[in-house]
Amino acid sequence: MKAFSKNQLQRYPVYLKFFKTLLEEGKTCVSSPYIAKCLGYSEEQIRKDLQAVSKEPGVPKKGRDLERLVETIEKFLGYRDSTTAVLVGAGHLGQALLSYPNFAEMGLSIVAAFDSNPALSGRKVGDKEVFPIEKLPNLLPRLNAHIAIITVPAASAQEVADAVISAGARAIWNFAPIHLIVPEGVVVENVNLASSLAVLSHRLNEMLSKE
Amino acid sequence: MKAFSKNQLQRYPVYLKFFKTLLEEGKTCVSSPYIAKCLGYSEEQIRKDLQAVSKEPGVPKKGRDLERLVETIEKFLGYRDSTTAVLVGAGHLGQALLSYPNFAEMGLSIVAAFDSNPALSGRKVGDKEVFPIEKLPNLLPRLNAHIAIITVPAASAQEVADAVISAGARAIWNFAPIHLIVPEGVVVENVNLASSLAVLSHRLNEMLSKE
DNA sequence: TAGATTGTTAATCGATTAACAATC
DNA sequence: TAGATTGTTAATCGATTAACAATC
Repeated sequence: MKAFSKNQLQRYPVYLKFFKTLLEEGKTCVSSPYIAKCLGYSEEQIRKDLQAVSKEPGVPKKGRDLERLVETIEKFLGYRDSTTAVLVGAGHLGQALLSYPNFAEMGLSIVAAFDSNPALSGRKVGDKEVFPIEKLPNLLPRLNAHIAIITVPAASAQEVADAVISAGARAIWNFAPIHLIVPEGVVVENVNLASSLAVLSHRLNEMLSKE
Repeated sequence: MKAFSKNQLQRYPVYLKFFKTLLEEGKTCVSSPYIAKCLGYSEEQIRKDLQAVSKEPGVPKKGRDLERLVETIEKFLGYRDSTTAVLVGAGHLGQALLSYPNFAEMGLSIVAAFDSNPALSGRKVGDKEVFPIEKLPNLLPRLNAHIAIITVPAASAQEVADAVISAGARAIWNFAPIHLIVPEGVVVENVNLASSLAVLSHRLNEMLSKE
């Protein structure tokens, strides 16, 4: 199987959500021109994306079976086996993620949170207990969590990354706005609101200046 | 000025944060090989990125002046003039964004929130008042907000988008996991956690399967 | 059959990388 | 001067788009 580019991987959850909505509306099949119209991607790209994950060919004049597509993409994305994660930094954003109901259906199960603020220790957020950060080295391996979600301020993010890695984490979902340095064998995915906002406001200014 | 690609735009806030940290450490200059080592980008790319926003050339053997770089990038990103935004959907994520202290230094000022849940109306979150959604058509134009931040569930996101657009919003920062259909003259930037997680878990599985 | 949609193969496009001369 | 770093120009790479024959 060839490698999937980042952009391509990011499209699959969008497809999945869309297909589920169509299923709820009672549809059974979907064609790439229709998907293209609704999602703003090109037909050809959609065909390539779906071909890359599905063995069965589509049917000319009809398209593809929605139920099978949903199943295929969910399997591909790993939604059908649960992965365990811990979260470090139970501030506003951390608490929001702890309370986010949709992770479960994505196969992501956050089992514990850690924070350096003693006032938070012992509290429960979204059903998950918040532990003092000191317990991380001991607890993380026992929870068998491969993924660490980092929602601490930028200044302490690298330190937290080092800690979770030496405790055994293999993947970091980093919400702090800095570049983390990690050894080989650890993957990092950044969610950087400042970057996202930069794109939005540049596009907005571009547009407004053209008027 | 040539167009900036999305990837390129996303790098500037990363540079900026990094340069500010260096300034705090007392450094005055920075070279592209050093940036490359710390941020994981290539030297050539960094030079191109910095050249694209800065008129002054770098100095061989030294690099570029940090203070000037910070000023240049902040101006380029619009951090030095404030833009007004409203937020729709004051759930967990919405409240986290309302309480996020860093938007101010990015020139983004969220002036009001809206929610359909009457229990939230009148409450203040992060100093911002939450209004009933019905007041949006009336209030949004008076606040002169160009940007709408959408943090409602997927099922109502399109409806909210239509509402903010007809009330005058020109840019949507969309945190709902669906593709919004908008007329020309409106820009949308999506923050899709499911997409980000898809990249992370695919890379993780790839790595684990190679061991 | 005709027409819509499929999958494949080739062309285009744009971003990143490499090579190298210029300069403090 | 020597060496590090710069900016520019050309080469590479990969993703997206276009073209088109195959098929239900």
